Amino acid sequence: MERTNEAVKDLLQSEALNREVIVKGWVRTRRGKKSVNFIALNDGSTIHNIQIVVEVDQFDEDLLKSVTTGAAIGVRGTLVASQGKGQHVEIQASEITLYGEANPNEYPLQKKGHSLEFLREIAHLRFRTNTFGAVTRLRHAMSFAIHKYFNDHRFYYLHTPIITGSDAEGAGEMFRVTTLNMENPPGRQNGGIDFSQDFFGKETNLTVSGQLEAELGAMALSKVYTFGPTFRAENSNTPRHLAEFWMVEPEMAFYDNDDNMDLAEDFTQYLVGYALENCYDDLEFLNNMYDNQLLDRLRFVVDNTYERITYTRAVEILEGADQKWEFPVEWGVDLQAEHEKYLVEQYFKKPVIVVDYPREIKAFYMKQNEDGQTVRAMDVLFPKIGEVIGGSQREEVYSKLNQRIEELGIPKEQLWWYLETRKYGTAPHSGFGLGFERLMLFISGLSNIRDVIPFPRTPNNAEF
RNA sequence: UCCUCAGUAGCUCAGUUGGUUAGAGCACCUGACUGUUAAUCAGGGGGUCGUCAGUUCGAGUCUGACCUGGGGAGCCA
Repeated sequence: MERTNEAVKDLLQSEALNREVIVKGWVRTRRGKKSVNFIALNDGSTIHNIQIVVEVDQFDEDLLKSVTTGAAIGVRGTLVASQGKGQHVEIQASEITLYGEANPNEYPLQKKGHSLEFLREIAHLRFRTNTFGAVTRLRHAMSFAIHKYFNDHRFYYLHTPIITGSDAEGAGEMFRVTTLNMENPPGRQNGGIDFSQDFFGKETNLTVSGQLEAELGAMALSKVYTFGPTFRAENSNTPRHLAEFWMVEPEMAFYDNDDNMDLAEDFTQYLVGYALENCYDDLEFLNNMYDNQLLDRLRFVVDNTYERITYTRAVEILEGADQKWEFPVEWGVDLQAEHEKYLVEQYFKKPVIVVDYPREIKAFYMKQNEDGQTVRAMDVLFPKIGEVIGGSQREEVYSKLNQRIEELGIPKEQLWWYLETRKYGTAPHSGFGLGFERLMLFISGLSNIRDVIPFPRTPNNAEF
């Protein structure tokens, strides 16, 4: 069969009827009657299937027997207005090509629903489900929208390294990158491993953040962003953590933390709005199947401004709350999941941005406030998923940054290049990191991060 | 890593106080039906009850360890 097939999505919207078409895809169901069969065919272009009508006596019996759930077929036929209810158009088949059968005694997917846990075990096939098709299309749309937003706002996409020689950010345990023989690595005289003999002549790891490098780009191109894989070797077993995830990190020269928050709010509202405008069918499916508040929640985020409060005010609210905390609240401690949930879901009932955290619980590079106690950090907290963005204004004054590095005992020799940006043409600047899969959790309404990335990498799991 | 819950047919699940041959729906096979919508109806095949050890006359059921998965927590995005 020639390669002139049309996408199911286009065929379903087509107004040119009574013409010959070719469609190719995977069978979802075949319903039988003695004289006529109905095949629901899906090619991934939309969550909807197209119905193929088959007059049984015009086709080989063995061929139709092989058209089972999961089989790949091509169909030539006439696109017509449907005689039945439930769809506008359908295809009267004149020719069916079987590309690949799917033995129904072995094929694990059925037309009935499967649990998300089971689908994780067959991640190589779960793309063929409605849920994962919807998530995959949404993930694509969000990736595209991220690039579009930044491009439209004169940001430049900066490719920061995957392999890094510095462990400076302290954002978590890192994965070692090495070509040394692990069974017999070269030793140093005073013990330990001699990494000078390793591929890069030094210890290297997978990146935990592209921020430090992004700052270098921002100090010339004004506005840049990264969007790439990020790795954390933490032994985190939760529905919100991955060992390999994708992070978006914009970095803007001449932005203070208020500008930073404005951007974070506008950016996330744009993404949610983009999903509502361009992926409504998929969102509607997820809303109906998994989370009937999803569409309302997405619309609410687009239509309402985020609440902005200081850390100090947040602590006051939590201390005054008529609620028992597992982790007691006092000024100076980091906010726990239960505290963030309370602020977002019960107190304000909308996304919340918390700013000006105590310096002791935040990273070394954050801009120090005049009070000597807080830094210009900002975390964006979303309902259901908690922290979706963490960011800050950066310390651009060399002496203050240098002092903070020394106070914390961070190996300065690894950061000489970062410090030089504060020596030559330093400028106020800000940025943030958005966990892409956390955003996907919010957009999709799903609750486990392993269901919004095609091939999740978690402790003890690198299958597929 | 800690706490907690679970693991029974290919999938989703039921299984009483420990007691004869472990059940249902879907899927699969056979048949019925002139357009179905997760089609329907009738019949049929399908099980090492997560693994190992223990208690008992007797274990899917009770105990322990381990494995796997879910939820919560920590770390964080």
